[in-house]
Amino acid sequence: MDGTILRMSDVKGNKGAEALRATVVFQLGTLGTLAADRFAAQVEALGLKPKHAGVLAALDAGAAASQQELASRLGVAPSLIVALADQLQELGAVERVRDPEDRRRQVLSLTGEGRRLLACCVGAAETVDAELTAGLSETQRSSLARGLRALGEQQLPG
Amino acid sequence: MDGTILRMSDVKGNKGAEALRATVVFQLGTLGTLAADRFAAQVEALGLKPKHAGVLAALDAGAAASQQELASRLGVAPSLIVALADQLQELGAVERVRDPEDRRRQVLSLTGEGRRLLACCVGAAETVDAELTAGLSETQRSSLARGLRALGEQQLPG
DNA sequence: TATTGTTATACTCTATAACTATA
DNA sequence: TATAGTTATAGAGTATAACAATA
Repeated sequence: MDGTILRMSDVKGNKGAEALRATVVFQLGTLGTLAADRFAAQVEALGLKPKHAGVLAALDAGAAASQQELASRLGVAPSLIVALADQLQELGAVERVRDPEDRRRQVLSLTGEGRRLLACCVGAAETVDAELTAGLSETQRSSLARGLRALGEQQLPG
Repeated sequence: MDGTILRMSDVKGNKGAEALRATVVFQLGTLGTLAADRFAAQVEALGLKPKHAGVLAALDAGAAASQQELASRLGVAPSLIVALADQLQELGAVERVRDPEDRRRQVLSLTGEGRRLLACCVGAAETVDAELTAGLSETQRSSLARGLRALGEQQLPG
């Protein structure tokens, strides 16, 4: 966790506390941390952190031109891509190939094992989804899915 | 950011990438980080981090019994409450009073300034809400709000 | 001896800056 | 000289462990 807002047990509060809890940003922040933590726990057994899953998915999506490009696309420092790629390579999930046209560049590509691990990550995410939404009605589940999808299309790059 | 899944530009992907992006846990994780970052930026001018807002709200809600109780209620280490309370005290937002019935306990209480700061945090959250959802239709906005509220009632303590 | 708050320390995550090699 | 990748270093954030005061 990081800049995350603290979650709060109720204690049926005063006005300020209730008003804060009622905001979308509070709910997104707290539930987002909860969800990310559960996903992290699911993929830990694979030797992966959530960001590894992000790299695998980005490569699968064809964002593979170079490590620099991957870094800027994912919004992280190039040095972090190096570390993540090192670890994924050690797991046999990606290969690094020097671009013969510009030997400074390392081109990352998914291996079969990498695709297998990505599929496991998708399975893990779907498992967490099922757990998270188990107590919701079908109507609530679809409200949530539609609301998040709409917001994601607005706010996430792509 | 921390255990957060990486956000991805599209590059109309292969199956794995799309399947991951489609999950509730991925959307919650990425949008939650985005939302928390924006909220943090809003309250920074007040000298606060999101977790300070969490403490203010918890105190406003009456969760004030002791620092230990606050720590367990908020799901963080007691030593973190000490640091957050130190900083809030320095801002004049909370007072520490020894409980006369058990002099080991420090009872935290909101000051007028603390209530004012909490109100500013609520305003900041509402501002971010407005920005985040500005591009959504009224239908989408209410889907999002209802979905998150339902999930929050299920998953957040209280 | 057990518990509250505090302080000291260590660990994780990630960015910035320095360095190497290619261009 | 500029750029891709790498390595070294530093900072933020937070937990764990050691400690002091009180019960």
